[in-house]
Amino acid sequence: MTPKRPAPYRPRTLAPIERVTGLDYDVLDDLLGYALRRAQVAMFLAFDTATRGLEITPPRFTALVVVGANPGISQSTLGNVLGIARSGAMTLTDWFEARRLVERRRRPGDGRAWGLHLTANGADLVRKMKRTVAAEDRRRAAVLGAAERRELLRLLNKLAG
Amino acid sequence: MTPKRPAPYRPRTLAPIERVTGLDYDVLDDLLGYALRRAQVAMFLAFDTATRGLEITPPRFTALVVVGANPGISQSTLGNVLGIARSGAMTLTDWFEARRLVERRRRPGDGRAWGLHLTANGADLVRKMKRTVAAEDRRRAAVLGAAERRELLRLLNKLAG
DNA sequence: TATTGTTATACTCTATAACTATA
DNA sequence: TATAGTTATAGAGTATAACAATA
Repeated sequence: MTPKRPAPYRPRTLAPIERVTGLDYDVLDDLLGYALRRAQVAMFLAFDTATRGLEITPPRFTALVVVGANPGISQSTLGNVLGIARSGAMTLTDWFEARRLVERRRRPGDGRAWGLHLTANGADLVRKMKRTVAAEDRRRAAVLGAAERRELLRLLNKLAG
Repeated sequence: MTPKRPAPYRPRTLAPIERVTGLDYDVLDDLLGYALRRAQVAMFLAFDTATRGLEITPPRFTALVVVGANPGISQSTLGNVLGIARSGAMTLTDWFEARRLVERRRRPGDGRAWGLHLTANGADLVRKMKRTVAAEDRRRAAVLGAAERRELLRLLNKLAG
């Protein structure tokens, strides 16, 4: 009832999923869905290491890479790539624009859609992040041999369709 | 400015991550992290199919299975298994208790911790869900052969540590 | 009529922090 | 002092809905 002090919030700490010894995981150990989740969390930690200090989350990274590789892409298409609603792509684009990473340019043919483009700053950031994220992704997956890594990628893509 | 009507919210629709044809995915195609994310979303759709009509999310499913297989487990341990904070395990347990799926029982030795147990209802639900979720998990992964599925599980577990 | 972007709003999930009771 | 549970609060992320401009 007495007023509490505001809680400072540090959001980007997805805790690793601990494997509790002695616990029975039952059917979970047979589910691809569960194994995927655990592996994804583990690899998120790699991403987090690579982007430490930046405010770049996985969806933001994906968005920047895709805009960089596909200049002029519309917000709606970007939303489809990320699997989020138009309004979310909008919020995301606002966030990039406020930080001068992406800019909206009117499209000649279509007065409705914007074309998204990296700024010079944005291109620079993407170039650096692509290197560090890829390197960290490989480092985290170093428990796998090169052939295993390739095979895992193949199987995941086959599964994702 | 004019007041808007409240938006009814149907949360559990993680959209599939569309593979936009003709788009350049650049470095994303070489990242395990990205491939894992796409595969995980695909498999979440299997989970969603299996639990349609129930209000059971993946963390809730995991929690119920683990409580079922480890009767008397504490809320804190459950939180560790799920990778969430104590307060989250608390909210989760409240949710289960309100629906008579799980009950808290005092532990004889320790006056602080609760022991969690499935109710008869809860045990029934878990029994059914284990079957349907496992079946749907296999159906979704049917693009993979049996050997590929085993290999994928092995690689994922190796990666997750 | 359909699509793009926009604004307003709502809800889930989960974090931090401070507190109480017990060990 | 340390741990389990609890309560209060905050914030990120993303959904739906309604709207305007354009096609």
